[in-house]
Amino acid sequence: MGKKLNGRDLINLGFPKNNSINIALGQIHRYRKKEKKEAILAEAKEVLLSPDKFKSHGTWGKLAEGLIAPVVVRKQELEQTRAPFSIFGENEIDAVAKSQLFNALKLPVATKGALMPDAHSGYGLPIGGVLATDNAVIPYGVGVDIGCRMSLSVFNLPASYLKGKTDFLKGILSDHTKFGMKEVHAKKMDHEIFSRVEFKDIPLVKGLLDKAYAQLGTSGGGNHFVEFGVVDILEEVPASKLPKGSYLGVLSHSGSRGLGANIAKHYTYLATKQCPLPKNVQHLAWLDLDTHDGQEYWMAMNLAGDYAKACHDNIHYRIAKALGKHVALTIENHHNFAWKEMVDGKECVVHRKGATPAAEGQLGIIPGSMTAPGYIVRGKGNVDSLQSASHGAGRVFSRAKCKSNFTKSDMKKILKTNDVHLLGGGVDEAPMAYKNIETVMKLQEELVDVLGTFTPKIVRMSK
DNA sequence: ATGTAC
Repeated sequence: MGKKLNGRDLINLGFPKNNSINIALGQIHRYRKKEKKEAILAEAKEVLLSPDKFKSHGTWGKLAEGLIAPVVVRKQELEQTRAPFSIFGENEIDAVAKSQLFNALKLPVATKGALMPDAHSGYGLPIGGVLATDNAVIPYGVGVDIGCRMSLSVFNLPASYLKGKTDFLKGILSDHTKFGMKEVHAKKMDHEIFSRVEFKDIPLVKGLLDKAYAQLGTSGGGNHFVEFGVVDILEEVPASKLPKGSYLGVLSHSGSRGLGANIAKHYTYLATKQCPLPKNVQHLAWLDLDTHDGQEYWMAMNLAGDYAKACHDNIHYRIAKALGKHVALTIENHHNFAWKEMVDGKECVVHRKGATPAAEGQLGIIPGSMTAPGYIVRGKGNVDSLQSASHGAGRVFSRAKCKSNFTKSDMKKILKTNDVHLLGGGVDEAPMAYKNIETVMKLQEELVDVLGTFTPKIVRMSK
């Protein structure tokens, strides 16, 4: 219960006075609250003696780096000119989303950018925005829900199965999917991801292990869903044995839950501390990939992405088991993530915040809405879009506007017209909230080929 | 998006 550790304590030990001390204190007070001050100070002494050993340490990494070589925090200014960019479906995109991209293109680390036809304004980088940077990663360029993704399982069962077994399938969704802030599976399942070294090596991530374990195979809230529907395979899908035709499928949309949200929050905090930017672009603060924090974010982000996949795999495993069928074909992709990719002959960090990777031949799934089909797509590797496509139809009405514009009975009516059963869900996710997906697909014909569609029939969302 | 706002 001693006095709270402060900067003076660290300076007295012999640490140089600079911003690294504040960053270390931030880490200690956030994530190591329960530990004794004496124990932390003892560890701090070891850092002073052998900083090399702590170079990639969650609490001390930044201070250790400062001891080995001075770390300079400098105020970053925007460039006068923009990095090159392309906008797909310009007439469908609001002015705010465009100006957000334009600001991002003026970052000194920006090399190239693009807007997808479903783009709309976001926090930092717009949703539907793609940004390439030089050796820097922008936590808000990935977004809060790291590894938010789609996963489609196709079963070798005729689409007519949906009509005959509606109640059975509704029951499967009720029993085997978990939504909202509180629901978790009663029967926990282990997964190899929980033995990943990131859970040992990164203090923040270590503290999130229990939550991640509890939330495996859950979907969360907002626009996340799990739905049964009709898969129409229109063109031969590479590496698939399923002939063209109509099948039963399950499509899921969700991300990395509390694990990713906390990782995003933490590294955004570090980025804004170390990379002060003009106020209007504060959220675009980046981490240099050569620094301790940059490398650590990269590892944590990849873990969150793999965890998001593990959650989808778990959801589909549970559903397939309840259905008593093997999955015949899987199509999946992240749409909130960053990758190291070649851009115009140079390796860059490509951030896709609400954008589907669409390298040549790459398969992906772009959802429509509850009452409009999603599309199974194959990327064309268009370099102007940074090999990307939209991640959906894109919103036209905000959640708040939906609540004032639409009623429950509006929603019931449109669901009934389209023969869609909805479990949970609210007017803020009404089909009318979204752009016409067919228009959006037309605007990205240069980006992807369509191999098939997925039409939702039984949808479950958070209440 | 997230046990919803350092």
